[in-house]
This record gives sequence, structure tokens and C-alpha cells, in this order.
Amino acid sequence: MLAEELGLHVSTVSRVLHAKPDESHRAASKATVERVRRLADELGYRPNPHATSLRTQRSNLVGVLVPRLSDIVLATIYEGIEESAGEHGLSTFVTNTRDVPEVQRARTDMVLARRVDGIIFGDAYADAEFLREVAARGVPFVLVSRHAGDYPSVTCDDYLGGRMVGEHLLGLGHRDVAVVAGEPYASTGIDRTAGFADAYAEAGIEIPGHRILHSRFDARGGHETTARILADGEPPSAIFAVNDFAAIGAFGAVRDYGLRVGADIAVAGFNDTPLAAELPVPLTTVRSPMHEMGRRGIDLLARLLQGEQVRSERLRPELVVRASTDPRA
Amino acid sequence: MLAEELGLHVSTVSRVLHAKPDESHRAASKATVERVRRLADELGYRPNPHATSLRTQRSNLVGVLVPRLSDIVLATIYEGIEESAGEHGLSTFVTNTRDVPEVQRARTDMVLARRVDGIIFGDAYADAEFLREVAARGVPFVLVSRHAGDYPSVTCDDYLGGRMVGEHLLGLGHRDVAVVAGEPYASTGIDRTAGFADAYAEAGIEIPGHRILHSRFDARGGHETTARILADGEPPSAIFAVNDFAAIGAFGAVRDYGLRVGADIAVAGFNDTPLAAELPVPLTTVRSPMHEMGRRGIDLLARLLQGEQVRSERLRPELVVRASTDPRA
DNA sequence: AGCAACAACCCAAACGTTTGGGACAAACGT
DNA sequence: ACGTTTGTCCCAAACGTTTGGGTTGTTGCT
Repeated sequence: MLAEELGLHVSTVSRVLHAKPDESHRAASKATVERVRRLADELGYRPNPHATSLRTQRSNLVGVLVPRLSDIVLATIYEGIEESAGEHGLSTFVTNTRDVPEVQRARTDMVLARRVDGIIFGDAYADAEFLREVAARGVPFVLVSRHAGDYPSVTCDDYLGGRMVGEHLLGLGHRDVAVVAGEPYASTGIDRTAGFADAYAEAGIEIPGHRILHSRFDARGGHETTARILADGEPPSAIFAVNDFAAIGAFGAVRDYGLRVGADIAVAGFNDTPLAAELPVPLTTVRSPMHEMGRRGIDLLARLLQGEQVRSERLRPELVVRASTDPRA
Repeated sequence: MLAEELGLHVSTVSRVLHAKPDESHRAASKATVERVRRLADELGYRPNPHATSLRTQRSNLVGVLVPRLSDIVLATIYEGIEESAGEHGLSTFVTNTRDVPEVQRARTDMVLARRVDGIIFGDAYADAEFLREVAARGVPFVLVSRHAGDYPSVTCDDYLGGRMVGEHLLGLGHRDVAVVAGEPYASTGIDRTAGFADAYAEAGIEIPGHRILHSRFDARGGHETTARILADGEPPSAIFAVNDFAAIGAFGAVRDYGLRVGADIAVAGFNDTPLAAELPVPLTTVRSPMHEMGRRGIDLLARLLQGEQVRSERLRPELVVRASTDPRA
């Protein structure tokens, strides 16, 4: 600590710098406080966080694990996390796990080795197996985007979102529909699919198993899976892809099959990413509060780190109808 | 260091754990080395990085500043960075600056306060003003994606890429063209535009000023700017948007204007993001090695941190022709 | 036998904080 | 006049490493 160029003891300076404005007088005389403060920001003094962490056993660091940042959904969630983290005095550490269990493990070990105070998982597997291990190690964590077990999480109400899409398509008269369902281990895809299927079931229509196919979450995955659907007998009249990127991939497959999105076959997505509205055929989708999920996720973790008891949050989605399901829109 | 449950002095253990395999015998006896190693990974021992950093004055941390991670281009570059950082024993710290100078400053201070060893800027302003300040403070840094001044950088050869698009459109007979040029402070947009314009100039065609408009880099920005172009008299026969997202926005604007991309008006983008190929009208674009840029960026920084002299790198782009400029493709 | 060389360790300082506990003087109460 | 309080500050330990420099005891050489 260079700030004892003023002939003061480090401890005094430390106290001055840490005192809340209303109790600074307890640390030192008014004059001294002033002197310290002035010099501190004259020199642009910043306490060495390594020293602080070492002493306090708290790093104010949180690790954030996501499948991939190049997925705009997770990237946006992370923006929310980062934004709000600052307000809590926390810094974040993101890392990509590609949804690969070994990588998740390795990255978790990595952030733990960096002595983070807690972790935000954006890549939870629905079986929660790995999370149980983490919990057993006593590491505080929260989930965002996906939920698992009953670990604290902030998610979109995906079931409701799926249901909205189902009701929308039902209302348009679509009876033969297919689902590009995403990865089987992600609660997002699972719930969206379930909500969608339940809406149909309640209308007396069971969606047959061969109409519900798992897929990767990216455009390529959506393309391949949709191609398989289209290759399988009579094409459905509508396709629900559980996220926008998969839906865009579906666009590609539909196009390759010689059909027109909107006119010949309805396609709906999920998330309302900024692209959805710009596509040549604008995409019907469900707006999920991605940014907000991130913010609330870190808020939740912050409270957890304070020792508070926390409850999961489920945010409300909103259906956005565009021309990909309704050419008149 | 808990590892002296074996009755050894910490320093001995430290030496054992740091010795390269071929010189471990200099640290302790074979038996001791073995004992230490075994206990260490039995306990899952990881040195406390804060203590290490404090002692060595090196954090093995690098700060990464990007405009926004929700831009898939930067997110992909960051994936490359993270991937390669691990191989250098470095950890990274990303943060969004939204291309706002005050935020860039604040985030730079933030990462510096965290005692990073160096910085990677993905958000350099072409005027390099801020970078000069950073350099003056003696902070090692490299640039990725954009270049500025002659600070070490890893970029795509954007000028060449722009030129490729220009020659391509010229070859198709387009003489009245417009450019959605991106932000005026980003070398990417500047160079791509310059390359494009030069290609036309060499063919004896000066692109008039009102045909080159700055824009934000996202879909919305591309949409707005394209709409202004279309509203301004006779529409051009082709539009070059300096990145894919802006191009997708251009798609939206063209659609709203009642024209068809590919058939009525050609549109080209830049970056070849995974979406480009999936669009209902597949997008002609220039493939830029985003992942590779990230990898090389951190490699460059790593070498800089070793004290080596480094040279900027300029990676080769590749034109990918699709139906948005050539319906026969 | 005497001395150097080496193997196998240990010592202690230092990195920059935070924090419980003083120390010292001035002001106060009676 | 003397104990007590209060205001202002200092002391020192501790956090977990790394690293230059010991200290032993054994082996090798002559």
C-alpha cells in the first residue's frame, strides 16, 4: 500500500478507505480522512484484490459457465449478469463448456481453483447429477436459463411459452405439427416441448413420437433435424423449433425442400432474438427476458452469498406473432 | 498450503510442485517427490492463485474488452481466445464496452484494478487515442478484430475482403451500388468499405457519397440504414453491408420496401456467420477467420508478455457466393 | 583424516491487505 | 487530582505462496 507516503500506518489508511461515509470519523480524524482520501484518488489507488482476497478469504469473483457464448441467448444473459454483477461489487469469469460434461467438470474445477465465491451455471443438465456433486462440495451456485433438481434457478417459464405457441398454431388450424425439440438434457427444450404438446393434447391431438425430434440448438442443427422431418412422409403444416436459431435452420431446410415459410408451412421459434424480426419472412417466436434472467441470476447468487435463503424465479414469456406462421401478420 | 501434513516445509513442497519433470530431483529426494505428488492430487490441491499473484506480481490474467458479446462475431473471437488462453496458462476476463468510450475507460480501469497482466481490445477506435493512453501507462496489450495506430493486432484483411465483394458485384454487372458501412470508428467497416470502393474506382466507377452510409453493426442498424438508402431516389441494384447482421437487417428493409433479395436487389454481407447459409435467401458474404483471430490474438499477447517483439497479423478472408447476389448460385 | 561436494531439506522475508487489540494523549467527570 | 472515557492512531498477526540463502549429514577424493 503506497498510501503511507503520508506517514500513516497502513491499518489506519485501510480503515479510512473502508469506512462507510457516515462512520468515517471512527477511523481517524476528519483531517486525516480527508488527506487519505485525497491522496488515494490522486494516485488512483486501487487495493490489490489478490491481497484482499488472500486476507479475507473472499474473492468477490463468480464463475459463469455457459454452453457457448456464440449463442446469442447465452451471450445476452451474460450481458445481464455482468451488468448487475458490477452493482454487487462482483466480477465475473465466463467460460464455454459446449455442453460437454467433461468440460463442465474441468471448467468448474478451473473456476474453483481461481477461488470464486460462487458459480452461475447456464449449462445445467436436467438430470442434475453433476450439480449434486458441486452442491456436495459446498459451493454456492445458481442456475440460469435452465433449471434442474430444485437448485435455485432463474428461468423463463418455458412450459408456458411452449403452450402459447401450441395454442397459437391450433388457433390457425394446424393439426399436423412437428417439433424441433433441442437437446434432450436441456430443461428449456424439454419444457417448451411439453407445453406445446400439452396444448395439443388438451385439444384432443396427440403429437406422434416421430414428429418430435431432438436437435442441436444452432442453425445447422435446426436445419438437419427439419430436413429429417420433411423427408419423413407428408410434411407437417407447421413446425415449432424450440429456439430461434434452430428455427432459422428450419427456414433453410424448408427452402431447400422447395417450400415457402409462412405460405406453405408455418414455422415458430423461441427467444425473439434481434434477428427474428428482420428475416425475409419475419419469425413468429416467444420473447423470453434474457437480459433480465442474467440480472436476476446474479442477484440471486449475491443473496445466496449473503447467506440468505433464496427461491427460484420463473419469468413470464410473451408470444410475438409474425409472418412465419401467419402471412397476414 | 495444507500439504505439509507430511511434515515437510512449505518451501520444499512448493519446489517439488513447480519442478519440471526432468529436474524434480533437484528439489527433493525421489521418495519425497513421490509422496508430495501423491498427496497433492489426492487432496486435489490447487495453489491459491491470489497468494501466488501476490508473491510473484503476475496474475496470469488477461482482460478482454469487446463491444458486445451478443455480437456473434466477437463471441466467436472470444471463444478462440479462451481456448488458446488455457494452453498458455492464462485466464481471461471478458467485459462488454458497447463501444462507448467512457465504458471502455471504466472497464479498462476495472481490469487493471484486477491486476491483469495484459489486455486484448476487441473494441479499438481507429483514432487510437485511448490506446495511446493505455500504452503510456505501460500496459501490454494487443488488438483483435480491429486495428488502430500500429499497435500489435490480429485482424482479417478487411480491405481485401471488401475488394473481393466489389469485384464480385462488378462481375455481375452491378454499377449502381450502396454500402452500409458500419460505425465510422471501426477499422473493420472502414477497410471493407475502402476495399470495395477501390475495386469500383479501378473499374472507373466512383461510388457517390450518398451511397455510403454509416450504420450500427447490428440487424436493426442495417435495417434503418438500408431503409434510408432505399428511400433516397432510385434504389441501387446491389447493397454491400459490412457485416452479416447488418446484411440481415438489410434483408428486412428490402422486404419492407417490397423488393426481393437476390431477384430484385443483390445483398452481400461480411463474416459468414453460421446464419448466413440458412437464410431463406442464402447470403453472399466473406468468410473471416474469427476463431483463429482469437487464438492468434492471445498467442500474440502471450509472446508480448514474455518480452518478445511481436508483429501484427492479417488473416486472409474468402468470398462465399450465395443466392443473395446470384440467384443461380 | 581432512576437506570438498553434494543431496535433502529448512528458514525467513516478502507480496498487500484486514482486523483484533493495544498505546498514548487530551478531555471529562467528580 | 485522579480515574475514566474518548479520539486518534499504531502494532502485529495472518492469509498462502515463492525464492535466495542457509544448515545439516553423507559420500567421494586424496
